[in-house]
Amino acid sequence: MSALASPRRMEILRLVWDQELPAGDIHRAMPDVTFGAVSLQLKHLLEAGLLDARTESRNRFYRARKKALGPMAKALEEMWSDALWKLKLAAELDESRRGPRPQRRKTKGKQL
Amino acid sequence: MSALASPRRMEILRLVWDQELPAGDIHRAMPDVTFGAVSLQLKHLLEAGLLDARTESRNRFYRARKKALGPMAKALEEMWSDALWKLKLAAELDESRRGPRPQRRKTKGKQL
DNA sequence: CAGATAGTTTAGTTATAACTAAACTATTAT
DNA sequence: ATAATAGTTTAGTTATAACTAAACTATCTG
Repeated sequence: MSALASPRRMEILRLVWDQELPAGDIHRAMPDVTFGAVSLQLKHLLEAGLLDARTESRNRFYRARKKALGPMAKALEEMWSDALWKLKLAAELDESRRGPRPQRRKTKGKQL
Repeated sequence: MSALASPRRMEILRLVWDQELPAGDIHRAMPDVTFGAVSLQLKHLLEAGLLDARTESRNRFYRARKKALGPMAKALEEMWSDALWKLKLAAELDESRRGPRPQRRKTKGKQL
């Protein structure tokens, strides 16, 4: 339950609800945080058993484990398809998004 | 949604799910925190629209507003009646309960 | 009225969650 | 082998949520 606590993790869960996505795509969908931050949240969800992960070459694909959510799965789907809830969630996300917009670091092999 | 985030608030919500209870009874059910802490959480839930409150003489009665939870209401009920989920929630609550056990201050009108 | 009971509120503390920056591993391409 | 891409991890910071102690309001009781 408490893995569903943060709007950020809900956003992720929703992205991979009915499609598998690589971590990079998930990050691209939330450019207000660093890649590292997203990776940590993915780990959190994974450890809570709410995601499945699969590695393919350089990519790591994530997908929601709806079964693990039990009765919550249906509730979430209904909420997401409900206009009123859409507004509520949008507001919550918006609240969690204040401050400057960081970019992905230009990782170089050996840089000071 | 985010008002459901903490196991503490879930515990409260569950207590007043199908019965109205005065703040004092709710506090008595969670003696590991002060009365003030409970009052603040009640306020939180109230402001999120998840509780109804009614004052009668010295008591303030609280009750869950199931309608406000939409599809979540059913999901919560199902979870609570499910043995597996019971264990999960118990574990979460237990985790949030470490440290010393404070008591309600012996409030005296004018004490130093 | 004084004192007890029921609850809220404020101000300050503490615990925890979320995040950043940078180092790191692994894979692929040149 | 070098460099780029994809992702993770660590260590430290910052923001936020939860809590405590005490002051406070209000109602009831003698």
